[in-house]
Amino acid sequence: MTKRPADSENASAPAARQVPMRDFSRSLPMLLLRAREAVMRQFRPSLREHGLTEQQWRILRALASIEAAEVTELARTAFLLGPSLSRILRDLEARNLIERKTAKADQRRSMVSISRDGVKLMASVAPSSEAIYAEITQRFGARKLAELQEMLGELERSLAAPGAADETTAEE
Amino acid sequence: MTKRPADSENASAPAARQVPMRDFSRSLPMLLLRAREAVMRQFRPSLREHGLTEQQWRILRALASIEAAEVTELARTAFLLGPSLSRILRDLEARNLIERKTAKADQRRSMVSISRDGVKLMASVAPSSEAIYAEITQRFGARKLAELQEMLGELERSLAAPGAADETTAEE
DNA sequence: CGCATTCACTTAACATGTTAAGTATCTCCG
DNA sequence: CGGAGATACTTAACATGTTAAGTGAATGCG
Repeated sequence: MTKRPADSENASAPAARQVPMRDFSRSLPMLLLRAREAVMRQFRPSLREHGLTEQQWRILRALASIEAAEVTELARTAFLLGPSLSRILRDLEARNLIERKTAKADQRRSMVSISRDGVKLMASVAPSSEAIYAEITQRFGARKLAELQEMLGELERSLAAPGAADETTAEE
Repeated sequence: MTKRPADSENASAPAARQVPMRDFSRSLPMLLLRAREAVMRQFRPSLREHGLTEQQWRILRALASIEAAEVTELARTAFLLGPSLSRILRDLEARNLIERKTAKADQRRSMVSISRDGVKLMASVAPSSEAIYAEITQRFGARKLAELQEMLGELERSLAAPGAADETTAEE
């Protein structure tokens, strides 16, 4: 699994490369990507059994926690772009997992809510989902996990909006 | 930016929901996603100016650090799936940023390497890229960044392969 | 040797990410 | 009130993510 054949060829590779650029596999974006993938890899099989993708699950979870929402608000909550959300909502509606109705006061807005079927589906996924989360917590350590979550939040906040300085000393 | 109109409608929403599921926006996958997006948002404009996507940049960086590589090895290094890599390599080759040649010893394998043009392009992007990284380091704090990187690596390792226990105390 | 299996990719097909353009509705100001 | 501009989506178009299937080249074993 770790060894590859044809390694005899490598003996003839040029030497070169003094500065390996500090191993780009340790760069922050790569570490975040890999960490997230490692986490999601735990969840995907269970979601898949229930016919849900990661994004669909995010939407249902978001809806379950906020009752009804406008599409724009839902996009913000589930961290999806409008076009992605638009497509996924179309599919979820066709599967009767959500419901939409145009807002009375503003014909442009549509209110989205989870349907009875959607609630049932969530109920059937939640147990295994929570078990997996618990397993992750146990493997990595609850204390460390909390720390990590805190740092991730801080990182996001420290990189938000302002173009230059940090927000605690923002002059606005 | 924070207030929404039409809130008067919400008064008629059913009460319900005792357990808000601990705000799913604070779940680990979501935090990782948001953090990564916050980071990449810093880099994308610069990459875009040079006509590169995030993935293309990953591939060039990977190639720059390992001279030549088989496609499979490159996929592992740049953390891309085979099909994505296949397509992107096709495009990068058409733009003369990389070169490929079939391995002498094994006709199935193809060796990919960065071209002279590719090296030049990297050289033109690297400065602003490093400046952005430095800016991030400064905003978040070098110390905290190092800690975060360490934790992300640990998280990934702790979730690797084994189906149940953690590897330090694994009973195999 | 011969042929089933494995291997290293590539293609295909479909979902999502991402930017730009389109559509209907609403707001506001003259 | 009426039309310019802003809003809330939706569509379109293209790149990537993701799984499955296809293709051609090595391997292994009888």
